This record gives sequence, structure tokens and C-alpha cells, in this order.
Amino acid sequence: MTEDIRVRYAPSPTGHLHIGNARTAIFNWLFARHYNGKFIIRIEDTDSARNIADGEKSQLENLAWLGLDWDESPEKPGEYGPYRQSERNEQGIYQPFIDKLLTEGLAYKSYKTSEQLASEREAQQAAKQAPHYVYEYEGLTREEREAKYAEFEAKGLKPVVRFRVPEEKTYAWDDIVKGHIEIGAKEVGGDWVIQKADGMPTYNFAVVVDDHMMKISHVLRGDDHVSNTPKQMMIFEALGWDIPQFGHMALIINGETGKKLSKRDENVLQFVEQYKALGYQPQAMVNFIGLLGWSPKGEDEIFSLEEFKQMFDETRLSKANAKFDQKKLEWINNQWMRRDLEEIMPQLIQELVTANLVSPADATAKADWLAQVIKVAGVEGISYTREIVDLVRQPFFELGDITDEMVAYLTSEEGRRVFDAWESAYIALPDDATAEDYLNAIRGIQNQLEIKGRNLWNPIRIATTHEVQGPNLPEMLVVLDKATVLQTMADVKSNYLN
RNA sequence: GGCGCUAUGGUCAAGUGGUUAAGACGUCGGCUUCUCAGGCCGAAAUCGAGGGUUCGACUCCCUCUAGCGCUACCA
Repeated sequence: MTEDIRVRYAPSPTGHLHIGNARTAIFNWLFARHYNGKFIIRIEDTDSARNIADGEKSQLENLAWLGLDWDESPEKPGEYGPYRQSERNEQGIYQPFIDKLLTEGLAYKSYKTSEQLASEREAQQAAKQAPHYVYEYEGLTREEREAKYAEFEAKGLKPVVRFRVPEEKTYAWDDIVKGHIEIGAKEVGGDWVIQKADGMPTYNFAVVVDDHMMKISHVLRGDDHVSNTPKQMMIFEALGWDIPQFGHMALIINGETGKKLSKRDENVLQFVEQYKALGYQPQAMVNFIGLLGWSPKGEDEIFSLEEFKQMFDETRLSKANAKFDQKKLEWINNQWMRRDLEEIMPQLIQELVTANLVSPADATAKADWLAQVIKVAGVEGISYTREIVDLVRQPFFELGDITDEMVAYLTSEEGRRVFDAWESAYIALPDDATAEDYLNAIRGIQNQLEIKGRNLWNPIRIATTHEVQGPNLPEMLVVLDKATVLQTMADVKSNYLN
């Protein structure tokens, strides 16, 4: 690719960063960066009713969290600003093009009310016709049409501007991911609105003006935009502009319903913020998303953004929709947590603070000890940092109840012998005994008493931790405070063994 | 309904006329002789269906079926 590559991610600030949008952003970024192009962020806020106060800020923050950067955006204007469509409209950027189409007769003003439109559509449905807009000035001269305008204006009606669709044409393009696509102009449903009654351009119109003015060379977006493409091509054509390359990526779909991930699905976490809150790593999110609908050449599965950038190849984009597989995401996150354990340790400790297991002061003062506890508890078994809390809670911060089953282990004839032997062995061991020392002590008891397996280990586990399962006992003993363990053992003894 | 797109195991997928049809997640089984986690080993697909083309089709063609997407003064 020799031309200047400029791609954009153009979200509308109607909510937080959705997984599907994040994927669009990531692939656009990858495309731009792989080919040494520019990555631009433009805010498509032409629907003021749906804009959400912090939508834009939140989306950009999450994009940055994922590790993306961009060359131009609302807060980082380049030479093609502004980068918010609402501001572009205020500056009158769209109006001249609308006027041009109007004067050239390629567009016209329409005064039909939404009620009229609805009833037209209903009638068409009833007649088993595809819904389509019916041109109301058929056969009229320009003067007659303008006279109608005046008539409607006098009634106080506000017009929309509609583009006169050249219905005989067929629009075709070679899609970067799907290959050759052709759609007849008559399939777009008739003359469509390019400017709303409130003066705002519609999405399909503003996109064209902006993509042209911002010199966007490639448009990589979701499959759901395929049918918008002919509409946009008509405008490019009517305005005499070059058409960018389009690529429509398959959608991410809900595993249960098989439908496009919708913000209304509540059975799937689908905002990157939610994953962030649970303690998913940004590298893992990127890794997972990068593998949804795209596959690398080899057999590896764990990749950083940088590696994806190096490997990126738009011909390996999948044409088929992909289901969102939470389990795989969990596995990938687990891989990243293990890989970056030292880096995420502060985050793991913070989870303990959040769960009120540790005070903020202790989180700092006892950081080394907490790190040991966390390592002993085992990050290998968790999917995201939040899960460390349940692994660590008992016996490191609280002791559980002793169940009847545990009492049985403790009070059996063998259990009592093990307890006594362990008690004296433990007391005899130095405060800085290693895991190996503890293991040797237990092995010693095994040989001396000729008791092994659960009958050996469980009484000791119960006496020291009130648990019958958990991480390796010798390792836990290293981390556990000796005075506390001694107290626990004394309590167990007086409650169950006397 | 119309138009468009898609179709390899539960999931993500490699594969571009001749392969034992990769790999990963998940699942199941075994081992790792205290448990959990982890690790290691192993198991599971008549490539949506039916027709062609071909010596030979997952791979090429046709038909069908299914799924998804769009069908707004939303983006």
C-alpha cells in the first residue's frame, strides 16, 4: 500500500466502550499501525438525544487502557478538525454540501410528518411490499416543487433533506474482508434523509463528508454497516469524491442467543469497564479480542498488542461471525496474570483492601508478606484478580468452622497421635523454618507413627488452618504467623481433644 | 417479505484438489500417591444437506437449508 493510510474509529458517545466497538477500534489501530498509517478518533454525536454525558470520555479512557493511542482526536486536534460531528455541524461544515446537492437537484426538501411516513410504511407492509420512501414531487417542475416548499413552510412545517436515489444504479465494491459485493440502489429503501429537521446531518451523510475531509483511506467497520455502504457511495459519487476502501468485519455474537451482541443483553458482560473492574488485564482483553474473527499463522495464542501489530494481515480476517467465549477470555487472562505476576501484584493486594481483608495502611506496610500469601494461595487457579479474595480469605485472614468430618479426623485414635506429634514438632521448629523443614517434620511423623495420607495430613491441616484442603500445607505454614498458628492449635486442642 | 453476508467438533479456528482434517478454550478420563489449584498424558469431527465436475473433494460449480445483518429524521 503506497498511499497514505488514514483510518478512523468513530464511536457515538451513547455509552461506555462496548466489546464490539473495542474490537473495531483495535483492528483499525492494528491496520493503521501495521502499515505506518494514522489512526484517528472522531466522535459521531449527531443524535443529541442519545448522547450520554461521560460517554466520550469513558470510551477514550478505556481505549487508552487497552493500550491504543491515536494521532488525531477531539482533544488532540490534527489539521482536519474539529473531531466532533456536533461541532463540525455548528461550524457549518456540512451545510454547503447539502446546499450543493439541493441546488443541483440531487436532493430535495421533504415535509412529510412522521405520522405520514408511518402510515405509508404500514400500507406497504400490508401490501407485502418492501418499505420504501415514496417521492412526493413526481412529475413536478422545479418551480412547482419550490412552491410546495413555500406552502409547507407557511404551515410551519420543518423539512428534512432527502437524497434523490438513482435507483437504476448498482453499487459495487471489493470489500477488504468479504470480497466483491454488489447492491442495487433500489435496495436502500428509497430517498433517504441526509439532514434531519433539527439541522443535523444524518450519520450516513456526515460520515461521507468527514471521511472525505479527513482523508480517510480505509474504512474498517462491522458487518452491520454493509447495507449503509451503497448509501454512502452515492454521496461520495454525487459530491465527486474518491471512495475509500471498505472492509466489513464479521460481528461478535452472543453465545446464548446467537445474535449480535446487544447492549441490552444482560447475561454477558460486554463493556470493557466491567472486565477492568473485575481485574482483567488490558493485554488479555486485547489478546482475546484480537483472536475473535482473526487468526495468526502459527499455533500460538498469547500475543501482545505489539505482536499483533507486527503480524497483522487483513486477509486473515474471518468472514463468519464469532461467538463471545467467556471461558477462553478467562484462560487468556489467567495466562497474562501468571506471566506478569510481579507487575499485577499491587492490583492483587488492592483486591484484598477492597474486600476489607486488609487496611490500606497494611497493604503498604505488609506488601511483601501479602505478596507471599497471594503466591502461596496460587494465582494459577484464578481467572481475574478479584477472585484472589476467596482463595486467600481462609485461612490467612479468617478461620472457617470445623465440621463434623474434621472433628472425626481430629478425634480418631490416629488423629490424636498425629496432633500430639505435630504439636511438639511444630513448637520445636524455628520461626524461620522453610517449607522443606515443615515437610520433613511431617514426613518424620509419618515414619515415626506409620500413618500416612489423609489420616496424617488432615489432622495437621485442621489443627493449623481449620481446613481440609487448600494450597500446599508446608508453604502455607511458612507464611502463617507462628504465634497465631500456635493459638489456633491450642484452641483446637481444648475444644476437641480434651 | 426484500436485499446482503456466512456455514470445519460445544466454542475460537488452521486448511485454498490428494493431510492420520493443525492448534487453543471447554468437556471427559488417567497420572502427579494429603486435598484444592497447577502441570503432564490421553479421548472425542462421517468438514450444514443434496446434487454435480474430477482418477480424487472440506477445498471448484449448482440447488436447498439454516443462521446472522440491514431494511429510522439511530449510529
